Formats: sequence, C-alpha cells, structure tokens
Amino acid sequence: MQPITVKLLHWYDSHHRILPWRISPRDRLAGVVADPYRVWLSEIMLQQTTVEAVKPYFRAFTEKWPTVTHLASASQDDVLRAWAGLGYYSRARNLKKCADIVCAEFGGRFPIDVAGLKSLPGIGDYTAAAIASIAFDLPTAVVDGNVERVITRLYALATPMPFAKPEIRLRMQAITPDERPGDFAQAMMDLGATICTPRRPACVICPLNDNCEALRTTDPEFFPVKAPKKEKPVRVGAAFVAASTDGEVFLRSRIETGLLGGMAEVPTTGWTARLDGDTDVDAAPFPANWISAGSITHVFTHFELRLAIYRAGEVQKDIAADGWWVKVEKLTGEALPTVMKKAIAAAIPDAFAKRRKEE
DNA sequence: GATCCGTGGGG
DNA sequence: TCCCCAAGGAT
Repeated sequence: MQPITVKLLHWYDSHHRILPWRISPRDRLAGVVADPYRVWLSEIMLQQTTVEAVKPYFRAFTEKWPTVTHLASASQDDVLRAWAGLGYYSRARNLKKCADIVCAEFGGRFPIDVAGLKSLPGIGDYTAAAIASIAFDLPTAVVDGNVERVITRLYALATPMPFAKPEIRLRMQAITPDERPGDFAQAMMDLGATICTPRRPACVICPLNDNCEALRTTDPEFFPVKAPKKEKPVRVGAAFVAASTDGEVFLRSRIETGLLGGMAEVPTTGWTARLDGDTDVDAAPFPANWISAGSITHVFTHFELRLAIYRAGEVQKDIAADGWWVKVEKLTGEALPTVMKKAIAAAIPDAFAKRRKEE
C-alpha cells in the first residue's frame, strides 16, 4: 500500500464519523458485513445532499421499508410522500424503479459488479463504485465531490473541472487498496467533509499534510479550479390555495417528469416552462372568491421563482376536477415539495405550524 | 459537454 | 443578505 493509503486508513480508524448507515472499522474487523440495501439507500439519499439532512429520512425509510423487498412492495406515491422535502425527486422515482428491478430480475439481491450496478436507474459512476467498494469490498475508485477536492489538492491538479475528472480518477485508483477499499473510500470522504473542506481547510491537523502538493507549493483552497457560474434567471407565476367549508385544501398531481415530477401541488400557472407564468388572478384554475395572500420566493438550482399567492374559502368541492381534497391537518402526509408548503403557508399561516405542547 | 434537477445550512 | 455548496444522475 502507498504511504498515503496507510496514513489515511490509520486516521480513519480513530477519527471516522459515526453514521447510521455505516459499519465502523472495528465492527468490520469483527466480521460485521454491510447491508447492500442500506448502503444503496444511503448513497442515493446522499447525492448532492448533506449528511444531517439525510439522517432522519434514512431512519424513516429503513424503519418503514427494512429491505429492498419491502420497498418494492410500496407504491411510488408512498415513496414520494416519504421523500418529500429531500429534493431532487427523480431520485425517489428511480429508487422505486431500482427496487422493483432488483426484486423482479435479481431475486432481491443487488448485482455485485460495477457494470451491473450502473445499469440500474439512479446509479451512476459514483454510486456504483461506492456500493461496490463499501458493500462488496471491490477495489473500485470512488470519486465524489470530496474526493475531487482532496485529490486535486494532494497533487495540485490545476486543470479546471470537469476536465480534471479523468486525471482524478486515475490518481484515486492508484491509491485505492485491495484491502479495505470501502473504508478507504469513506476515509477520503470523511477527510474531505471534516478537514479538507472547501474553505479554510484544517491542514494543520490533516493526516496527509506531508503529502499535499498544494499545501507545499501554494494554497489548497485554490483547488479544485472551477469555471465561473452563471446567474440565475427569475421566473414568476401564481399559486391558488382553495379551501372548502369543512377545512380541506385542494391538491393535484404534477406530471411524472421534469421539475418536481410526480409530486403534489396546489394549482399554479405555468412557471415550470422557460416562459414566465401568469401572475394575475384571472389565471385561476376555477372561479372562486380569490383573495391576494401576498407572494413567496423560492430558489431552485437553476432559477429563482416568485409566486403570487391567492386564497379562496368556502369553495364547493365539486367545482374542481383532476385533483383531491385533504384536511389541513393531513397536509404533512402529502408529497408536497417545499415550494408548495411555502405557498400553502402563505395562504393558511398555521397550516404547518408545529403543535404546541399542552401547558 | 452542458443543462436540468431541490433543499437547508454555513460563512 | 447573499453566496456557496453537499456522498450526482439523466438526457
């Protein structure tokens, strides 16, 4: 093993993070094996998502669906409801598709090779390598954002992203050991998350500071080099929150594909398209006593949305088609993305208010 | 290769 | 407040 590999594994043995989906090096040494289902589920949830945001969702999913077979038996809508709030909803749709395939075509067991894993929906280069190394002990180069940062610093790779990816992969492959490849991959990610951070890395306490070319010659914070990002356009639209006399809100389903695909929404104008939506009350989905309830702003990955909010009370339930009515208290159980919770909260301020403990 | 896809937290 | 970005994948 290379010096870097030995040092990092040694560091990991005493400084690894304790995570709900992780087998500690001590337990691993004692013969505890990782559950591929839990590894897969955690890796999908962790895509572009912070550890702290994932933890409660991981607990909820594994409690509700302890095995991939349980998950396959759930409906897509069940999965979307449980995923609501975590973002990137195509992950949830692909999660369900993947579970179905694993159960129907692989007898409930994940393929134990990178190519087989990559063929499954929602599993790309990173996730296939992560599952292969963490769950199956295959010495595969696991490259995520942390690894990109650590490697470009270790070797002072100044090629801008994403053009540096091939070089990064080669460097990672070269230091990935045949023994404990999963621990090594997780060690690289822990190092990137806790010490080799994007800003103000803690080089003084880094186990690899003697090996870091960026630290020796310049400032590690310069790496990885990235192209400047473009500004976000602003889109506008309107959302319509209709309430019935018996305290229910009208919801409908979004189309399966694209932004917030398959999730629930209150009726809105067409802000999803490049063109801005209508912000006027005349664009309401059905006639009612619409009253302005202000506006909300929500920032997506590639645009900013400003929605005018309208509310109407005492709406006849038979006036609206292609949707359903739900009690305000039951809204939490719906597959509502955050932007829709904001819209509803603007119209019904206590819709998602947390229950106060009785005095 | 570039673009589309959420959200919440930290500096 | 604003900007950055976090264990990426699909098209």
